[in-house]
Amino acid sequence: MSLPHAILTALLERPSSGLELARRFDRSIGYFWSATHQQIYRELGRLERSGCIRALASQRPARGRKKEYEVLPAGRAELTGWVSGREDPKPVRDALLLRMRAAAVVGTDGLPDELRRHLALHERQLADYADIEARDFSGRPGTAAETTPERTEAPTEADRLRHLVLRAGMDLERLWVDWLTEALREISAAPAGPDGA
Amino acid sequence: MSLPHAILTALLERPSSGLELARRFDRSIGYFWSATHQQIYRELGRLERSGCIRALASQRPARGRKKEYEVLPAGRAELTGWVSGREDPKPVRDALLLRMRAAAVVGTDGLPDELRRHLALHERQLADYADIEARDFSGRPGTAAETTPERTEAPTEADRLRHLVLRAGMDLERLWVDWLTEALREISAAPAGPDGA
DNA sequence: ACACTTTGTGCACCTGGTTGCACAAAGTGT
DNA sequence: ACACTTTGTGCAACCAGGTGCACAAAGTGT
Repeated sequence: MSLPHAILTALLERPSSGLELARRFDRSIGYFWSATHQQIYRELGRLERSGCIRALASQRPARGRKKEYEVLPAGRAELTGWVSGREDPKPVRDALLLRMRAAAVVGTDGLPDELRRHLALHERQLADYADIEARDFSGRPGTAAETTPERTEAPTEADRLRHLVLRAGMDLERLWVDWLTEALREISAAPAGPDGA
Repeated sequence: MSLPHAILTALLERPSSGLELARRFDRSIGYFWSATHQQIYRELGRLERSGCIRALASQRPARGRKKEYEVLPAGRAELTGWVSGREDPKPVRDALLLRMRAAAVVGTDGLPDELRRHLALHERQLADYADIEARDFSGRPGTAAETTPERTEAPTEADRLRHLVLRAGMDLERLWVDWLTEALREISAAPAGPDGA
């Protein structure tokens, strides 16, 4: 049950219409919670019905008419509660790891190509994040490489938290890049064949 | 569509009944793909109907009667194809990162406790993996700390792949431990308050 | 006036995972 | 003989996310 909270967060940062939200999900928010525009509209409807958000009365509602939403006190309260609440981390569920495990049984034929493909994808994603970091967080240290110590302005608490989240994304991509590299070396060391030795 | 493949893999490693599979999912398989026993039974039914697996004729089927399955050639072929096929990595979707981002907007009240709780959970999981590694892979190097170079036997290819998968799990847990530690330091540096500065 | 594209909203359906519960056989204690 | 627990199988309902498609208004070119 995270999508409504993702939307509330986005709406608190800036009141938006459904399509604007969808675009923001494709960018900054999407790197830790993705959603399609259909999901977003559906959820906006629910949030409005439950009194968490309200449509700004810019134009009277009609099918193809833009509709902007803002968060109501109830919505903010809901979000505040959710942030501090308890919710266990969900167990890992990764298809690639599963495929690797399956390859231990049926052989690694064709796997290396797929691993290389994933490697390229993760390298690309990492590079994109690095760009975002350079743009939005002016290359401050964090986990990243060091740049010239040209701090323009002391970052706000909110900035530091957002940077932290981005860094988690970068760390994850780096993890996969490293792991895939290691996996490719491991596999090429002893080519393949159904089941080991 | 990974659960059927997870089951095929498990069944190839050793023919089992539904409950045995469920138990194995709670242990080794569960660290990258979890499933409840209900899911497993449902999927076993589908796999049998589609000719990928077959029930061993130990007893004639009845409601409370144990039923063991083995993989048929069609099932092995299906799995082999899946291993080498294309399947993009799914975008990250992590509720904790989302909550952190929300905290940047509504404040970090109550968050540190939750972060500490997650930290403990991940440390625990990492320790469990380390135990498994020591038991099943006799503490060979990998990403882990070095032990005495007492290689008992050269590992098979299958062993090395399974170890690789386990190491990915360990790397992930380590990532969260490190990130949570950093996050806690970052937050305690400037206590809280709704929105930054 | 007309077709075409872009921006914007939304429904209907499907799928995979989760929860709750029920049913059946076999073993265990009294 | 009886109740109780353990082992084992399974259905039904639900829920969140994903896909496909439709509809509406406004702008753009000819």
